[in-house]
Amino acid sequence: MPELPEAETIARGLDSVLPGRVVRRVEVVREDVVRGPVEPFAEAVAGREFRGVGRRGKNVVFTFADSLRLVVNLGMSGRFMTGVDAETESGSTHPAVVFHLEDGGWMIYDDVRRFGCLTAVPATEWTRWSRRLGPEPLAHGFTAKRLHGILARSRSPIRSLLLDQRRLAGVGNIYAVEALWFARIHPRTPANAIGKAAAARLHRALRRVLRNAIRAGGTTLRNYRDANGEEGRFGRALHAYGRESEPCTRCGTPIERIVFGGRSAFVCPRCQDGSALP
DNA sequence: AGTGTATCCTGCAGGC
DNA sequence: TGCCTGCAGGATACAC
Repeated sequence: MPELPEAETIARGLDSVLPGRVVRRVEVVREDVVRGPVEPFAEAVAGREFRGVGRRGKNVVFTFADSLRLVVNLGMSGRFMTGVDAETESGSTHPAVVFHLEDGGWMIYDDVRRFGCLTAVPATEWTRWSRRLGPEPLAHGFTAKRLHGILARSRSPIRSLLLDQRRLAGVGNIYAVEALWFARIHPRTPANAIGKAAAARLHRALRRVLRNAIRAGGTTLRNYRDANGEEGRFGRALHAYGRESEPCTRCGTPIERIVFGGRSAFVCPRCQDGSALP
C-alpha cells in the first residue's frame, strides 16, 4: 500500500494529535511486526512523550522527547488509527501493536498482511539508519541533475531503479509507473540510457505526481486509510497504473500491462515506445 | 551488477 | 456455495 504520499498523509494526521501525549504501555499483539526482541522494544517506548511525527521515504517516523525514534514501515497493508478513549470505535480489523496513552487515548498499528515492521531507533543510530536510504525526491536539493547522476550509474530498468529505496527514497510501484507515463519513458528503459532532457522530464513528473498525490491524501486501491480513516483521492487521477486495456488519456491507445522484476507495470505502447530518450 | 524466483501473510475477485 | 488460481501499494535473500 503505502508509498511516500500515503506515509506523508499519515504522518501529518498523527502529528496533529500526538505531540505532548505520553505512552503508558505498548501491547504487542503480533510479535512478527516488531524488528528485534519484543520486550526491549516495548520497554523502550513505554513512558515516553511524543514530540512529533514525520516521514523518511515510505517510513512514518515518530520522535520522542528524548530523541528516541520509532520507525514504522507500513509494508503493503499497515495503517494507524487513534482514539481518545476506550469507548471510541477503533475500526481495527487486524491490530498488531496497541499504544495505550496516559490520557486514556490509544493508537493502533493495524496490518492485515503483516509485511510492515516497527523499529525503535536510538538517537545515536538515527543517522546511520537514515543513510541507508537514498535522497528524498521532494527535497529542495533533489535536482534534475542529481537524478540524472543517479540514473547514469545503473543500467537496470528505470522502473526497478525507481523502486530501489537505497537510490531514491519513497517511490513505489504506483508512482513510479505514473511518473514514467508522464515523462513518456518506457519502464524497461535502461537507466543509463536516459539522457539529460528525459531525466529532467522524469524529475518534473516524479515531483508533480508525488505532490499531487499528497494533496489528494494518497491513493486508495484497497485498504489504505489515513490516520483519520479517510480514503486517498488520488486513485481517479491515475493515468496508467491499473488501467490495462483502457485508453491512454493522451493518445487513446490501450494501456498495456507488462510484468518484470516480479511486479506489474502499465505502459502506453505509443507514448512510451522507448524512442524519446534524449 | 542485474535478473528471476521465492519468501513473509491475508483477502479478494474471477473462473468453473 | 465451494474450490481453485492469480493478484496486491513492500522488502529481502538467494542462485545464476
